[in-house]
Amino acid sequence: MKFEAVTIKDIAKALGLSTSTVSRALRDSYEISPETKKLVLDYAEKINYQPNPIALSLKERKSHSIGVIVGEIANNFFSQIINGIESVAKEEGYNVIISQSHESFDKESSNLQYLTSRSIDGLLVSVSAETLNFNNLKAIHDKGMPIVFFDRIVDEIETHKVIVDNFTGAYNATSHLIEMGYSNIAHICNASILSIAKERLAGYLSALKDHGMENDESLIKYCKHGGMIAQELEDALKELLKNKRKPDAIFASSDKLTTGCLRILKKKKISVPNDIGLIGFSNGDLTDLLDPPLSVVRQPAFEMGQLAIRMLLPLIESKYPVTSFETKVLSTELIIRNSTKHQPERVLK
Amino acid sequence: MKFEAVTIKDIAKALGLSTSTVSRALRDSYEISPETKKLVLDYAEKINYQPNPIALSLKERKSHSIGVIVGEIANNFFSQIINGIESVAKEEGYNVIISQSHESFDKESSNLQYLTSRSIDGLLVSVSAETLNFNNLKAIHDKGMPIVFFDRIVDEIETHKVIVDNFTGAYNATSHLIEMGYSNIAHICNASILSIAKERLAGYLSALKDHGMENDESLIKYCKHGGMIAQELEDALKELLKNKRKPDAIFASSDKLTTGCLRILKKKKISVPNDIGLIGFSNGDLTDLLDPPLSVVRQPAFEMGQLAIRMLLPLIESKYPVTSFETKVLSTELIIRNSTKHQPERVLK
DNA sequence: TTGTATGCGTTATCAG
DNA sequence: CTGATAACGCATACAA
Repeated sequence: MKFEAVTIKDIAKALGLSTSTVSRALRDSYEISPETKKLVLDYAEKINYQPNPIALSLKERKSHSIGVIVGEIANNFFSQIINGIESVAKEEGYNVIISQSHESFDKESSNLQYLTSRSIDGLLVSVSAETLNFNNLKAIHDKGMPIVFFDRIVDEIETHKVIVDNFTGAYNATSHLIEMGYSNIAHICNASILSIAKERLAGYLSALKDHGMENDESLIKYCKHGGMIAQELEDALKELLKNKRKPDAIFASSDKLTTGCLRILKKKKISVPNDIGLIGFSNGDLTDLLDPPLSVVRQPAFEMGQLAIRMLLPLIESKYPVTSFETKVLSTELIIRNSTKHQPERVLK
Repeated sequence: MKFEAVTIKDIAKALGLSTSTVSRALRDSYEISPETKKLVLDYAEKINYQPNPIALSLKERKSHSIGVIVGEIANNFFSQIINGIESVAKEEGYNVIISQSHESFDKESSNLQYLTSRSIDGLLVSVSAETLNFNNLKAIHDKGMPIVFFDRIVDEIETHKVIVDNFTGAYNATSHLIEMGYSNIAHICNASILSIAKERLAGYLSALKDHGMENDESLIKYCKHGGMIAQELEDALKELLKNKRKPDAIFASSDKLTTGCLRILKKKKISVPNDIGLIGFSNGDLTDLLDPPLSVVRQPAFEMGQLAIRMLLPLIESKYPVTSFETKVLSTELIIRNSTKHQPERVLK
């Protein structure tokens, strides 16, 4: 007893009509008499007729599903993005297929391959930290696949993009540390190829400059795996603390890097001054429960997801090639939970 | 310039063959001569032919996708489950469609409706905390849809199930609190209709009994929205603290409830003794960073996801109705990060 | 107003 | 060994 769906044919047979009449009645076509319409509609309702979306897809050459590539769903930033995407997708009758790169270029490529072979109508992408080149994405885009980038965008591909104001977010975060009295502020960031890494670095540098502090290259560390590999981050921190100019605060440039630093500091994996400052980009749901209170830069992830899909749908549905693209920039929010330096009793031990 | 896929027809035309020959060559049929095969394969490779999965689905009456219903992906327990599911799905050529109930019965029902209308081949379900009845699920199951339940199972529906040993997990958690010296241990749990709530309650009660402590109904509070509504949990805690027998420790029975309690205690939303104990079921990724250290019961979520889909696939692929079902039980892990009572300096303030 | 025929991309059946 | 044809479920151009 397999799951057997009822088809238009079944209805037609039962009612002594042709399939086309039934089809038209169901689509409320003007050419069908009210009586026939009612007859069909009632019967369809009664036997719980559901159109077969696969047949529809084949006919319309549209799958009504869109692919999403993110780093990891087990990351609040991305899960909130996905929630935003889904909220719109559902309204518009689209189906969302999520795939995770786990910050690996290989996985990203194979997911890309998988998604396109699953005949999706469009793609929402946040590239992985490890992504070396954008040839795959470019090839797919050139073939006519609508793509919208969010968060980690690709400059080389001309399409819609949604980002947050990374520059200002980083600027504010760094300024906050400076205003708290820290003077040797290290910056731990993602792979330098990533758009977000570049922009946040620029914000950090600009804040230093505006506060009359000099930039020290040795205080900047890149994690090209985006903190997915714990050792990488640990090494970066170790190096920082061995540096001749020793940092008294850290600005971490992503969710993963922020919590990674926290974990390493907390577990005393490396010896670190008691009163080191830490601020980071993070959408984690438990950051408000940490001791010492962790100040964070939050991104409007849900809105970003909504915006991304709202920009994608017109690309999918437009009959003509779209030639004009825009980049939406959302504001971040600096959540300050720690505004005084040197509170020994609340400090990371 | 829309995304135009190349079809078998294109290959056939280009090579002067029939579509059936091409199809057979691509499937490496024995009836095709090696030369033709090579010709076709090479050309297909060259123009990057990808079979259209939608056409295949229509033909095979199989979508190669499975639906998953969880509470929220922004919950580490569920995102780890999903990772487990996806790891197997990908290997087996299945596509995963995730939908979130957000612990609402209505959303769960509409998702169920949506998923089945998207012609999925099978369903993995963890029912929402708010679920009142299982009529929808039952109806779908009765129509022949393969379903495997995980975590929050439905006893009334006869199929495969995967759970953790909730009884032992709760028993160990409660015992840990008792051994730390707490004597008035409250239990905050999910809607009493949920399988996990019942089993964890039983473990809690059994631990009390085995340690010669008497059960006090007034120390048990149910949150029927599973902690999704903050007020509900706050009210439960307030009531507990007004209770004549005042709790000195809390055993929270889910991820959401554990972090919910933490948040309320930490934010001093209600006045609470300094040295109140807390332990809970949780797979949160930041629990190891909290102060005071939070002991938790961890569930093997990834394995649970893998197991669930591994049990589902045979149901989907079997040609005959399956009549014998089993329930797999996985062990939880008690992670103790707090083994002494009364540490004023590390206590929730 | 309703019915018939065709095609979406693929494979299976049957002929050749 | 290869080709023509039908079918999966649906929508639609065309015929009646």
